[in-house]
Amino acid sequence: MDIRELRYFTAVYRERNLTAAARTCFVSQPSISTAITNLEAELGTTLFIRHKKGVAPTASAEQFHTVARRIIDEADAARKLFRKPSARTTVTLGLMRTLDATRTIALLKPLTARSDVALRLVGCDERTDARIISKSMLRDDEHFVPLWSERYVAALPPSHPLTLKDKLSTADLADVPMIDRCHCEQSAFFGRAARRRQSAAIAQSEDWAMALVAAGVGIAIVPEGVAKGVSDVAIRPIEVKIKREVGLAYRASAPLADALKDFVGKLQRVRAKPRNNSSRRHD
Amino acid sequence: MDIRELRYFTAVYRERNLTAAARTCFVSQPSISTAITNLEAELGTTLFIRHKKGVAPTASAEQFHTVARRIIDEADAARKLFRKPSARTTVTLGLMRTLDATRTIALLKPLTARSDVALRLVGCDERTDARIISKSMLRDDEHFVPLWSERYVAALPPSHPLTLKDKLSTADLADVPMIDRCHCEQSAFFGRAARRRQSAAIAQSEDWAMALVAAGVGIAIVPEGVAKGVSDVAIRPIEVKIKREVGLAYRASAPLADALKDFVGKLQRVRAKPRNNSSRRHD
DNA sequence: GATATCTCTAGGCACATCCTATGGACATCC
DNA sequence: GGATGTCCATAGGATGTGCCTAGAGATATC
Repeated sequence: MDIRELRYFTAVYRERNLTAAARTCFVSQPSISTAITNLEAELGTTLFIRHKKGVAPTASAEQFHTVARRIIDEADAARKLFRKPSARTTVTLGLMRTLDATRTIALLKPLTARSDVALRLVGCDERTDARIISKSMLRDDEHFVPLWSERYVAALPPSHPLTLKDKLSTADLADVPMIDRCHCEQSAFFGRAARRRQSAAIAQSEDWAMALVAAGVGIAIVPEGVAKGVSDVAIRPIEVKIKREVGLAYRASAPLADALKDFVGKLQRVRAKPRNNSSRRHD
Repeated sequence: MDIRELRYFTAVYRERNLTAAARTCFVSQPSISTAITNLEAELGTTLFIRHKKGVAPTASAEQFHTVARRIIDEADAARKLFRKPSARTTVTLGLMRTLDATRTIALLKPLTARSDVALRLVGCDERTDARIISKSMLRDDEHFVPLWSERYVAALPPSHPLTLKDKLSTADLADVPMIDRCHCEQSAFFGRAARRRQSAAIAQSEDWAMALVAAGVGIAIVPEGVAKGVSDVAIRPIEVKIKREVGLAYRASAPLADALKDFVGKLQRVRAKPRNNSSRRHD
């Protein structure tokens, strides 16, 4: 057991998916696979149930996660013990409001770990060095590095009658109180349907929307990553396939800070699946 | 930075000596050397001042040690999280009373780490599977695996006039109140000289002896390892070179428990310096 | 002057890690 | 129903890192 394996473990725990975890760790999927296998052998317990659509943490994994998390944090802190906060470049990153906090913070690790960078996180409409946004929000002069894509799902109160259905159609949602998310980047899309009726509430943030759902006020259509970690909320797929592609956007014209350039390079190397011409390391 | 490097670091910190640390980690000295160098480069600070007779921890090392220690402990705890205490063999180890606790406990790590072993530590006169003793205490039917050898030194109150001397002769100690350690394995030796005069105190344990020294009651002659960690006690070499060889002793006749056999094997592989015929791994 | 101790460097070997490629098992889509 | 996409596991090959031996250099000790 070493810290590297613990990092891989927490990534898998967070993503519930070996392939996705591999991407956030900037390694290939088999590396994650063998690391988890080794860890399970060493601990003498099963950490994840593999099923066809990702993996599910066992009770052991839950238990192990808290201690793994602590060890990693302490190791990171130890590494920074003697680093002076000298000569830091400020990197301003715009985050769209509907991002999954845990996943995003994990993604930004390579930046926060650098002692020469002071990271500033702001809204995505402000003046930024780069933005993490949905592809639909991309401006003309921006490059886009895809990070992940995620579907929209319906979040409903666990006791709601519609939880009995495996999948929700637009017809199902016709006469049901809905919770609007005023900040949603897809609001133009949802707007059409929503305009036909009164919305039950207009949420100012994702947290707020989820709380309203949990309280039984209504149903919300939210990105999968947002609903995933929330308790007291049932999740059902919706029939209309709406997806968003989340990625890093940066202005093509302006020069990129060194730290950000490294970061983008890292992202591109791993995320861009080489289809015909492989762009590997050392290029 | 990985846990392995942290282990090496704590070993060096404890032993104040790369070579000795290498032995307690069961690796060669260059491995330790490069690990420390790497760690220093990564942290951006000097951890040890190298001088010709070992190394001295810097203030950074003091600081880093507490956090390194915690990370290692947590990692060890994590490893044992899911191990049941099932089917443990009890290994009874006799420790002579004058052992340096920190060093000895570190030495026994390979045994305490095993989930199939319950370690019992007792006095070295009781019925044991093996004993950690001075070579002078070896019985006829016992094998001896040397661990380290250490000199006896004089421990004196910091304000004592004799602290002005770099080295103490027997003459210096002739008319000085001495503290006897009744349990000392060398008592036969010291006895001769001590018998000529009244001793200022007879200490029941090393801790007690050191406390008496610190209190200014008198001077004690103790193994180097005992005096090293104690504050308020000055240490001076003595002119007569008395050494003790500490090692693991086990009865040649009785069969050895598996865990103990592994342990002895490990010790022998590393401690026994190959002089002409090297007995390396995989043998 | 011989010996012992302690650290560092050099060169070589072996294992660990990582990669790509591929296969099997399901879902999903047209 | 076949094509496609997703996801995990395995195999085989490249690479890198850790570890070892050997020996040099420096300094105490006998």
